[in-house]
Amino acid sequence: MTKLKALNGFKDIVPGEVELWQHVENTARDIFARFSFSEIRMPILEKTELFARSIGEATDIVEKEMYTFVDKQITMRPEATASLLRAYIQHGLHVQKPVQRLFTIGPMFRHERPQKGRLRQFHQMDVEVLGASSPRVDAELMAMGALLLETLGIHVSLEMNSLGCPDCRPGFRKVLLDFIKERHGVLCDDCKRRSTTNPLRVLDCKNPVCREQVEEAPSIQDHLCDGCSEHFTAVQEGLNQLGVPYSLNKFMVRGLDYYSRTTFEFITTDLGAQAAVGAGGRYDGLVEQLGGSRNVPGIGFALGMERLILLLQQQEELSTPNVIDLFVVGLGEAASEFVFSLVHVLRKTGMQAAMDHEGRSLKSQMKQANKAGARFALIIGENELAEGMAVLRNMESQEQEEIGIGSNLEDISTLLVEKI
RNA sequence: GUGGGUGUAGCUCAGUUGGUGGUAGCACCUGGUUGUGGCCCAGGAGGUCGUGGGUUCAAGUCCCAUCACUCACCCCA
Repeated sequence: MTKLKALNGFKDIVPGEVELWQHVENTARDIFARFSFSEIRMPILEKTELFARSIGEATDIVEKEMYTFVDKQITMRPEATASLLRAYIQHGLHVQKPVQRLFTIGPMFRHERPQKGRLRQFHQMDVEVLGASSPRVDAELMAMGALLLETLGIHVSLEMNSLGCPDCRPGFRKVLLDFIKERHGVLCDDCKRRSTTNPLRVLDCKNPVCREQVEEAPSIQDHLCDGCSEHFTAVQEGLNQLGVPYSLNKFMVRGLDYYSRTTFEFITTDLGAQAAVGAGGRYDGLVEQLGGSRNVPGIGFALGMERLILLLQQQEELSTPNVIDLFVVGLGEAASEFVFSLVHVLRKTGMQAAMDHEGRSLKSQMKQANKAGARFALIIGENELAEGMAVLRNMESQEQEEIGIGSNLEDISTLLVEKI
Protein backbone atom coordinates (compact mmCIF):
# COMPACT_ATOMS: atom_id res chain seq x y z
CA MET A 1 0.00 0.00 0.00
CA THR A 2 1.37 3.40 -0.89
CA LYS A 3 1.84 5.78 1.94
CA LEU A 4 -0.78 8.46 2.23
CA LYS A 5 0.64 11.94 2.49
CA ALA A 6 -0.62 15.45 2.41
CA LEU A 7 -0.74 16.96 -1.07
CA ASN A 8 2.23 18.88 -2.35
CA GLY A 9 1.93 22.45 -1.15
CA PHE A 10 -0.47 21.49 1.65
CA LYS A 11 0.85 21.35 5.19
CA ASP A 12 -0.20 19.96 8.54
CA ILE A 13 0.29 22.23 11.51
CA VAL A 14 1.24 19.85 14.29
CA PRO A 15 1.46 20.27 18.08
CA GLY A 16 4.64 22.13 18.94
CA GLU A 17 4.08 24.36 15.95
CA VAL A 18 0.41 25.13 16.34
CA GLU A 19 1.13 27.06 19.54
CA LEU A 20 2.99 29.63 17.48
CA TRP A 21 0.01 29.95 15.17
CA GLN A 22 -2.29 30.47 18.13
CA HIS A 23 0.05 33.11 19.47
CA VAL A 24 0.05 34.99 16.18
CA GLU A 25 -3.73 34.76 15.89
CA ASN A 26 -4.35 35.82 19.46
CA THR A 27 -2.03 38.78 19.12
CA ALA A 28 -3.75 39.79 15.91
CA ARG A 29 -7.23 39.47 17.36
CA ASP A 30 -6.21 41.61 20.30
CA ILE A 31 -4.82 44.35 18.10
CA PHE A 32 -7.70 44.22 15.62
CA ALA A 33 -10.10 44.62 18.54
CA ARG A 34 -8.21 47.68 19.76
CA PHE A 35 -8.83 49.21 16.36
CA SER A 36 -12.55 48.31 16.44
CA PHE A 37 -12.48 45.57 13.84
CA SER A 38 -15.16 42.87 13.84
CA GLU A 39 -14.55 39.36 12.66
CA ILE A 40 -16.38 37.98 9.66
CA ARG A 41 -16.09 34.44 8.31
CA MET A 42 -16.94 33.49 4.77
CA PRO A 43 -17.18 30.17 2.96
CA ILE A 44 -14.15 28.91 1.12
CA LEU A 45 -16.06 28.13 -2.06
CA GLU A 46 -17.49 30.90 -4.18
CA LYS A 47 -18.72 31.28 -7.72
CA THR A 48 -15.78 31.49 -10.08
CA GLU A 49 -17.23 34.67 -11.51
CA LEU A 50 -16.68 36.53 -8.24
CA PHE A 51 -12.93 36.21 -8.51
CA ALA A 52 -12.84 36.76 -12.23
CA ARG A 53 -14.69 40.04 -11.80
CA SER A 54 -12.70 41.36 -8.85
CA ILE A 55 -9.15 40.10 -9.20
CA GLY A 56 -9.16 40.46 -12.97
CA GLU A 57 -9.58 38.04 -15.86
CA ALA A 58 -6.07 38.59 -17.13
CA THR A 59 -4.21 38.12 -13.85
CA ASP A 60 -2.12 35.01 -13.27
CA ILE A 61 -4.28 34.11 -10.29
CA VAL A 62 -7.45 33.90 -12.32
CA GLU A 63 -5.85 32.64 -15.48
CA LYS A 64 -3.98 29.65 -14.13
CA GLU A 65 -3.77 29.43 -10.34
CA MET A 66 -7.32 28.87 -9.13
CA TYR A 67 -8.68 25.59 -7.84
CA THR A 68 -11.89 25.52 -9.83
CA PHE A 69 -14.56 22.87 -10.12
CA VAL A 70 -15.01 23.53 -13.81
CA ASP A 71 -18.30 21.69 -14.18
CA LYS A 72 -19.89 23.63 -11.32
CA GLN A 73 -18.29 27.03 -11.98
CA ILE A 74 -17.16 27.32 -8.38
CA THR A 75 -13.69 28.08 -7.05
CA MET A 76 -11.80 27.79 -3.79
CA ARG A 77 -10.98 31.34 -2.83
CA PRO A 78 -7.47 32.48 -3.82
CA GLU A 79 -7.75 35.55 -1.57
CA ALA A 80 -10.20 36.99 0.90
CA THR A 81 -11.12 40.46 -0.27
CA ALA A 82 -13.52 39.39 -3.01
CA SER A 83 -15.40 37.01 -0.71
CA LEU A 84 -15.53 39.56 2.04
CA LEU A 85 -16.97 42.22 -0.24
CA ARG A 86 -19.49 39.73 -1.60
CA ALA A 87 -20.66 39.07 1.96
CA TYR A 88 -20.66 42.78 2.74
CA ILE A 89 -22.87 43.52 -0.23
CA GLN A 90 -25.12 40.47 0.22
CA HIS A 91 -25.96 41.33 3.83
CA GLY A 92 -26.26 45.05 3.27
CA LEU A 93 -23.70 45.75 5.95
CA HIS A 94 -23.30 49.34 4.73
CA VAL A 95 -26.79 50.06 6.01
CA GLN A 96 -25.97 48.97 9.55
CA LYS A 97 -22.93 51.17 9.77
CA PRO A 98 -21.61 53.70 7.27
CA VAL A 99 -18.09 52.51 7.92
CA GLN A 100 -17.46 48.81 8.40
CA ARG A 101 -14.18 47.55 9.78
CA LEU A 102 -13.85 43.83 9.21
CA PHE A 103 -11.20 41.17 9.53
CA THR A 104 -11.06 37.49 8.68
CA ILE A 105 -8.52 34.74 9.19
CA GLY A 106 -8.41 31.59 7.15
CA PRO A 107 -7.01 29.46 4.36
CA MET A 108 -6.61 30.53 0.74
CA PHE A 109 -5.81 28.35 -2.25
CA ARG A 110 -3.64 28.94 -5.28
CA HIS A 111 -2.26 26.31 -7.60
CA GLU A 112 1.30 27.59 -7.90
CA ARG A 113 4.57 25.72 -7.55
CA PRO A 114 5.30 25.71 -3.82
CA GLN A 115 8.50 27.17 -2.48
CA LYS A 116 9.73 28.78 0.70
CA GLY A 117 6.95 30.89 2.16
CA ARG A 118 4.58 29.95 -0.64
CA LEU A 119 2.09 27.13 -0.42
CA ARG A 120 -0.96 26.00 -2.32
CA GLN A 121 -3.07 26.19 0.79
CA PHE A 122 -1.87 29.15 2.80
CA HIS A 123 -3.39 31.32 5.49
CA GLN A 124 -4.03 34.99 5.57
CA MET A 125 -5.19 37.47 8.14
CA ASP A 126 -7.18 39.92 6.12
CA VAL A 127 -8.34 43.35 7.21
CA GLU A 128 -10.70 45.63 5.31
CA VAL A 129 -12.28 49.04 5.93
CA LEU A 130 -15.34 49.77 3.81
CA GLY A 131 -17.03 53.11 3.39
CA ALA A 132 -14.11 55.31 4.40
CA SER A 133 -12.25 57.44 1.91
CA SER A 134 -10.16 59.54 4.26
CA PRO A 135 -6.41 59.25 3.80
CA ARG A 136 -6.24 59.02 7.56
CA VAL A 137 -7.78 55.57 7.31
CA ASP A 138 -4.97 54.53 4.97
CA ALA A 139 -2.44 55.72 7.51
CA GLU A 140 -4.32 54.20 10.42
CA LEU A 141 -4.45 50.82 8.70
CA MET A 142 -0.74 50.82 7.95
CA ALA A 143 -0.07 51.90 11.52
CA MET A 144 -2.11 48.97 12.78
CA GLY A 145 -0.22 46.54 10.58
CA ALA A 146 3.07 47.97 11.75
CA LEU A 147 1.97 47.73 15.38
CA LEU A 148 0.93 44.12 14.99
CA LEU A 149 4.20 43.12 13.38
CA GLU A 150 6.17 45.03 15.97
CA THR A 151 4.20 43.40 18.78
CA LEU A 152 4.98 40.00 17.31
CA GLY A 153 8.64 40.95 17.22
CA ILE A 154 8.88 40.84 13.45
CA HIS A 155 11.12 43.40 11.82
CA VAL A 156 9.95 44.64 8.46
CA SER A 157 10.00 47.81 6.46
CA LEU A 158 6.92 49.49 5.09
CA GLU A 159 6.93 50.61 1.49
CA MET A 160 4.23 52.68 -0.10
CA ASN A 161 3.20 53.96 -3.48
CA SER A 162 0.15 55.34 -5.22
CA LEU A 163 -1.24 53.69 -8.31
CA GLY A 164 -3.48 56.60 -9.17
CA CYS A 165 -7.06 56.13 -10.25
CA PRO A 166 -8.93 55.46 -13.49
CA ASP A 167 -8.58 59.18 -14.26
CA CYS A 168 -4.82 59.44 -14.09
CA ARG A 169 -3.40 55.95 -14.46
CA PRO A 170 -4.04 55.60 -18.20
CA GLY A 171 -2.07 58.77 -18.81
CA PHE A 172 0.89 57.49 -16.87
CA ARG A 173 0.64 54.14 -18.57
CA LYS A 174 1.08 55.85 -21.91
CA VAL A 175 4.12 57.78 -20.71
CA LEU A 176 5.62 54.61 -19.29
CA LEU A 177 4.95 52.66 -22.47
CA ASP A 178 6.81 55.27 -24.51
CA PHE A 179 9.73 54.96 -22.12
CA ILE A 180 9.71 51.17 -22.37
CA LYS A 181 9.50 51.17 -26.15
CA GLU A 182 12.78 53.09 -26.35
CA ARG A 183 14.59 50.31 -24.47
CA HIS A 184 12.53 47.37 -25.53
CA GLY A 185 15.52 45.61 -27.09
CA VAL A 186 17.60 45.37 -23.91
CA LEU A 187 14.86 44.29 -21.55
CA CYS A 188 14.58 40.67 -20.44
CA ASP A 189 12.15 38.32 -22.17
CA ASP A 190 9.69 38.52 -19.31
CA CYS A 191 9.62 42.29 -19.55
CA LYS A 192 9.11 42.20 -23.30
CA ARG A 193 6.04 40.14 -22.57
CA ARG A 194 5.01 42.40 -19.70
CA SER A 195 5.24 45.51 -21.84
CA THR A 196 2.12 44.33 -23.62
CA THR A 197 0.33 42.48 -20.82
CA ASN A 198 1.01 44.75 -17.85
CA PRO A 199 3.58 47.48 -18.44
CA LEU A 200 3.56 48.61 -14.80
CA ARG A 201 5.09 45.24 -13.92
CA VAL A 202 8.27 46.11 -15.78
CA LEU A 203 8.94 48.56 -12.97
CA ASP A 204 9.46 45.87 -10.36
CA CYS A 205 11.37 43.33 -12.45
CA LYS A 206 14.22 41.72 -10.52
CA ASN A 207 16.50 41.36 -13.52
CA PRO A 208 19.54 43.62 -12.92
CA VAL A 209 19.58 44.84 -16.51
CA CYS A 210 15.94 45.81 -16.39
CA ARG A 211 16.44 47.41 -13.00
CA GLU A 212 19.14 49.63 -14.37
CA GLN A 213 17.07 50.59 -17.39
CA VAL A 214 14.04 51.31 -15.27
CA GLU A 215 16.00 53.48 -12.85
CA GLU A 216 15.26 56.53 -14.99
CA ALA A 217 11.67 55.55 -15.69
CA PRO A 218 8.96 58.12 -15.14
CA SER A 219 7.37 57.94 -11.69
CA ILE A 220 3.65 57.57 -11.32
CA GLN A 221 3.97 59.87 -8.34
CA ASP A 222 4.64 62.70 -10.81
CA HIS A 223 1.60 61.86 -12.91
CA LEU A 224 -1.16 61.69 -10.33
CA CYS A 225 -4.29 63.77 -10.79
CA ASP A 226 -5.00 66.46 -8.19
CA GLY A 227 -7.28 64.23 -6.12
CA CYS A 228 -4.86 61.32 -6.03
CA SER A 229 -1.92 63.60 -5.38
CA GLU A 230 -3.62 65.26 -2.42
CA HIS A 231 -4.62 61.90 -1.05
CA PHE A 232 -1.10 60.53 -1.41
CA THR A 233 0.38 63.51 0.40
CA ALA A 234 -2.19 63.29 3.18
CA VAL A 235 -1.45 59.59 3.74
CA GLN A 236 2.21 60.43 4.20
CA GLU A 237 1.35 63.20 6.62
CA GLY A 238 -0.80 60.78 8.55
CA LEU A 239 2.02 58.25 8.81
CA ASN A 240 4.41 60.97 9.92
CA GLN A 241 1.96 62.14 12.53
CA LEU A 242 1.59 58.62 13.94
CA GLY A 243 5.32 58.03 13.85
CA VAL A 244 5.15 55.08 11.47
CA PRO A 245 8.38 54.66 9.50
CA TYR A 246 7.92 54.07 5.79
CA SER A 247 9.56 54.69 2.48
CA LEU A 248 8.15 55.57 -0.90
CA ASN A 249 8.75 53.08 -3.66
CA LYS A 250 7.83 54.31 -7.09
CA PHE A 251 8.47 50.86 -8.51
CA MET A 252 5.97 49.07 -6.34
CA VAL A 253 3.05 47.66 -8.28
CA ARG A 254 0.30 45.32 -7.24
CA GLY A 255 -0.76 42.25 -9.10
CA LEU A 256 -4.49 42.47 -8.61
CA ASP A 257 -6.52 44.67 -10.91
CA TYR A 258 -8.72 46.26 -8.31
CA TYR A 259 -6.19 48.45 -6.54
CA SER A 260 -6.26 52.23 -6.83
CA ARG A 261 -4.40 55.02 -5.13
CA THR A 262 -2.59 53.82 -1.99
CA THR A 263 -0.71 50.53 -2.15
CA PHE A 264 1.74 49.24 0.41
CA GLU A 265 3.80 46.24 1.42
CA PHE A 266 5.47 45.10 4.60
CA ILE A 267 8.82 43.85 3.33
CA THR A 268 11.47 41.55 4.74
CA THR A 269 14.76 40.27 3.38
CA ASP A 270 14.74 37.12 5.50
CA LEU A 271 12.33 34.94 3.54
CA GLY A 272 14.28 34.02 0.43
CA ALA A 273 12.41 35.12 -2.64
CA GLN A 274 9.32 36.09 -0.72
CA ALA A 275 9.72 39.72 0.24
CA ALA A 276 6.21 40.63 1.26
CA VAL A 277 4.80 39.37 4.54
CA GLY A 278 1.83 41.61 4.11
CA ALA A 279 0.43 43.80 1.38
CA GLY A 280 -2.64 45.73 0.48
CA GLY A 281 -4.09 48.94 -0.75
CA ARG A 282 -7.11 50.96 -1.64
CA TYR A 283 -9.80 49.72 -4.02
CA ASP A 284 -12.34 52.49 -4.29
CA GLY A 285 -14.28 51.16 -7.29
CA LEU A 286 -14.50 47.52 -6.33
CA VAL A 287 -17.71 47.45 -4.30
CA GLU A 288 -19.64 49.03 -7.13
CA GLN A 289 -17.95 46.76 -9.63
CA LEU A 290 -19.24 43.76 -7.69
CA GLY A 291 -22.79 45.06 -7.71
CA GLY A 292 -22.81 46.98 -4.44
CA SER A 293 -23.80 50.55 -3.88
CA ARG A 294 -21.90 53.29 -5.52
CA ASN A 295 -19.35 55.35 -3.68
CA VAL A 296 -18.35 52.76 -1.16
CA PRO A 297 -14.60 53.17 -1.03
CA GLY A 298 -12.49 50.41 0.45
CA ILE A 299 -9.00 49.70 1.66
CA GLY A 300 -7.42 46.66 3.19
CA PHE A 301 -4.44 44.41 3.49
CA ALA A 302 -3.54 40.80 4.05
CA LEU A 303 -0.78 39.23 6.11
CA GLY A 304 0.64 35.88 5.07
CA MET A 305 0.56 33.74 8.18
CA GLU A 306 3.05 31.12 6.98
CA ARG A 307 5.50 33.92 6.30
CA LEU A 308 5.00 35.42 9.74
CA ILE A 309 5.50 32.00 11.31
CA LEU A 310 8.66 31.37 9.30
CA LEU A 311 10.11 34.68 10.43
CA LEU A 312 9.26 33.98 14.05
CA GLN A 313 10.75 30.50 13.83
CA GLN A 314 14.03 31.67 12.40
CA GLN A 315 14.32 34.75 14.58
CA GLU A 316 14.46 32.67 17.73
CA GLU A 317 13.53 29.20 18.90
CA LEU A 318 10.77 30.31 21.18
CA SER A 319 9.42 27.22 22.79
CA THR A 320 6.24 27.37 24.76
CA PRO A 321 6.48 24.39 27.11
CA ASN A 322 3.10 22.97 27.94
CA VAL A 323 2.06 23.20 31.54
CA ILE A 324 -0.69 21.39 33.39
CA ASP A 325 -1.91 21.72 36.96
CA LEU A 326 -1.80 18.19 38.24
CA PHE A 327 -0.74 14.70 37.22
CA VAL A 328 -2.46 12.02 39.25
CA VAL A 329 -0.48 8.84 39.67
CA GLY A 330 -2.40 5.66 40.36
CA LEU A 331 -0.57 2.47 41.32
CA GLY A 332 -2.37 -0.82 40.97
CA GLU A 333 -5.74 -1.55 39.44
CA ALA A 334 -7.90 -0.35 42.35
CA ALA A 335 -6.05 2.93 42.66
CA SER A 336 -6.09 3.48 38.90
CA GLU A 337 -9.82 3.03 38.85
CA PHE A 338 -10.19 5.55 41.64
CA VAL A 339 -7.89 7.99 39.86
CA PHE A 340 -9.88 7.59 36.65
CA SER A 341 -12.94 9.00 38.40
CA LEU A 342 -11.03 11.61 40.36
CA VAL A 343 -9.34 13.07 37.30
CA HIS A 344 -12.68 13.54 35.61
CA VAL A 345 -14.09 15.42 38.60
CA LEU A 346 -10.98 17.61 38.70
CA ARG A 347 -11.39 18.40 35.03
CA LYS A 348 -15.03 19.32 35.58
CA THR A 349 -13.94 21.88 38.15
CA GLY A 350 -11.68 23.47 35.55
CA MET A 351 -8.37 21.94 36.48
CA GLN A 352 -5.93 20.67 33.88
CA ALA A 353 -5.40 17.16 35.17
CA ALA A 354 -3.81 14.13 33.55
CA MET A 355 -3.12 10.48 34.34
CA ASP A 356 -1.60 7.34 32.86
CA HIS A 357 -3.81 4.64 31.44
CA GLU A 358 -1.18 2.00 30.73
CA GLY A 359 -0.56 0.74 34.26
CA ARG A 360 3.05 1.85 34.23
CA SER A 361 5.46 2.02 37.13
CA LEU A 362 5.64 4.93 39.56
CA LYS A 363 8.90 6.00 38.03
CA SER A 364 7.43 5.97 34.57
CA GLN A 365 4.38 7.91 35.68
CA MET A 366 6.54 10.51 37.39
CA LYS A 367 8.42 10.88 34.13
CA GLN A 368 5.17 11.47 32.34
CA ALA A 369 4.19 14.05 34.94
CA ASN A 370 7.46 15.81 34.38
CA LYS A 371 7.13 15.75 30.62
CA ALA A 372 3.59 17.04 30.80
CA GLY A 373 4.90 20.01 32.74
CA ALA A 374 2.77 19.20 35.77
CA ARG A 375 3.10 21.66 38.64
CA PHE A 376 1.99 19.02 41.11
CA ALA A 377 1.76 15.25 41.22
CA LEU A 378 -0.74 13.41 43.39
CA ILE A 379 0.34 9.87 44.19
CA ILE A 380 -2.24 7.29 45.15
CA GLY A 381 -1.13 3.67 45.67
CA GLU A 382 -2.80 0.70 47.25
CA ASN A 383 -1.55 1.74 50.70
CA GLU A 384 -2.82 5.30 50.37
CA LEU A 385 -6.16 4.12 49.08
CA ALA A 386 -6.56 1.80 52.03
CA GLU A 387 -5.57 4.50 54.53
CA GLY A 388 -7.61 7.28 52.93
CA MET A 389 -4.67 9.51 52.12
CA ALA A 390 -2.53 10.55 49.22
CA VAL A 391 0.87 12.17 48.63
CA LEU A 392 0.84 15.60 47.02
CA ARG A 393 4.20 16.50 45.52
CA ASN A 394 5.24 19.92 44.33
CA MET A 395 7.20 19.05 41.23
CA GLU A 396 9.35 22.13 41.32
CA SER A 397 10.21 22.42 45.02
CA GLN A 398 10.15 18.62 45.49
CA GLU A 399 8.26 19.12 48.73
CA GLN A 400 5.54 16.65 49.44
CA GLU A 401 2.79 16.35 51.98
CA GLU A 402 0.20 13.80 52.87
CA ILE A 403 -3.39 14.82 52.41
CA GLY A 404 -6.41 12.98 53.60
CA ILE A 405 -8.80 11.76 50.96
CA GLY A 406 -12.22 10.36 51.63
CA SER A 407 -14.55 8.68 49.21
CA ASN A 408 -16.20 11.94 48.18
CA LEU A 409 -14.44 13.07 45.00
CA GLU A 410 -15.86 16.59 45.15
CA ASP A 411 -14.30 17.09 48.57
CA ILE A 412 -10.93 15.92 47.29
CA SER A 413 -11.28 18.24 44.34
CA THR A 414 -12.08 21.20 46.59
CA LEU A 415 -9.09 20.42 48.79
CA LEU A 416 -6.78 20.17 45.79
CA VAL A 417 -8.00 23.42 44.30
CA GLU A 418 -7.03 25.06 47.60
CA LYS A 419 -3.61 23.44 47.75
CA ILE A 420 -2.58 24.06 44.17
C1' G B 1 4.78 25.89 -17.15
C1' U B 2 10.70 26.33 -16.73
C1' G B 3 15.51 25.39 -14.23
C1' G B 4 18.71 23.60 -10.04
C1' G B 5 19.29 20.56 -5.55
C1' U B 6 18.06 16.51 -2.25
C1' G B 7 15.90 11.45 -0.98
C1' U B 8 19.54 6.38 4.69
C1' A B 9 15.33 5.22 11.85
C1' G B 10 9.69 9.43 14.14
C1' C B 11 13.36 13.99 13.55
C1' U B 12 18.61 15.83 12.35
C1' C B 13 22.35 13.44 9.78
C1' A B 14 27.36 9.99 9.03
C1' G B 15 28.41 6.18 5.53
C1' U B 16 35.78 6.31 2.50
C1' U B 17 38.33 3.81 -4.10
C1' G B 18 31.55 -0.42 -4.79
C1' G B 19 32.96 -5.20 0.05
C1' U B 20 27.94 -7.34 6.38
C1' G B 21 23.11 -0.66 7.43
C1' G B 22 25.48 3.55 12.08
C1' U B 23 28.25 2.14 20.00
C1' A B 24 25.96 8.83 15.92
C1' G B 25 22.68 12.91 18.18
C1' C B 26 17.45 14.16 19.61
C1' A B 27 12.90 11.58 20.76
C1' C B 28 10.73 6.73 22.61
C1' C B 29 10.69 2.13 26.07
C1' U B 30 13.01 -0.68 30.28
C1' G B 31 16.37 -0.91 34.23
C1' G B 32 20.11 1.27 37.71
C1' U B 33 16.04 3.18 43.28
C1' U B 34 10.60 -3.23 46.62
C1' G B 35 6.87 3.29 45.56
C1' U B 36 9.22 9.23 43.35
C1' G B 37 10.42 13.20 37.68
C1' G B 38 14.53 16.41 35.45
C1' C B 39 20.93 15.04 35.36
C1' C B 40 23.89 10.69 34.68
C1' C B 41 24.81 5.45 33.40
C1' A B 42 23.37 0.66 31.14
C1' G B 43 20.26 -1.90 27.96
C1' G B 44 16.21 -2.11 24.24
C1' A B 45 13.02 -1.12 20.26
C1' G B 46 12.79 1.20 15.73
C1' G B 47 15.09 0.53 8.34
C1' U B 48 11.49 -2.46 1.68
C1' C B 49 18.82 2.88 2.25
C1' G B 50 12.10 6.91 -2.10
C1' U B 51 10.54 3.23 -6.15
C1' G B 52 11.70 0.22 -10.56
C1' G B 53 15.29 -1.49 -13.83
C1' G B 54 20.63 -1.99 -15.34
C1' U B 55 26.22 -2.85 -14.66
C1' U B 56 28.96 -6.20 -11.18
C1' C B 57 31.09 -12.03 -7.86
C1' A B 58 29.16 -7.91 -4.82
C1' A B 59 25.34 -1.51 -5.16
C1' G B 60 23.21 2.98 0.22
C1' U B 61 27.56 3.98 -3.10
C1' C B 62 28.05 3.60 -10.37
C1' C B 63 24.27 4.17 -14.76
C1' C B 64 19.08 4.89 -16.57
C1' A B 65 14.10 5.78 -15.57
C1' U B 66 10.37 7.22 -12.29
C1' C B 67 8.13 9.34 -7.96
C1' A B 68 8.49 12.55 -3.89
C1' C B 69 10.36 16.68 -1.49
C1' U B 70 12.87 21.28 -1.83
C1' C B 71 14.90 26.02 -3.70
C1' A B 72 14.53 29.45 -7.59
C1' C B 73 12.07 31.71 -12.16
C1' C B 74 7.04 33.34 -13.40
C1' C B 75 3.55 35.27 -9.97
C1' C B 76 2.14 36.40 -5.17
C1' A B 77 0.65 36.96 1.19
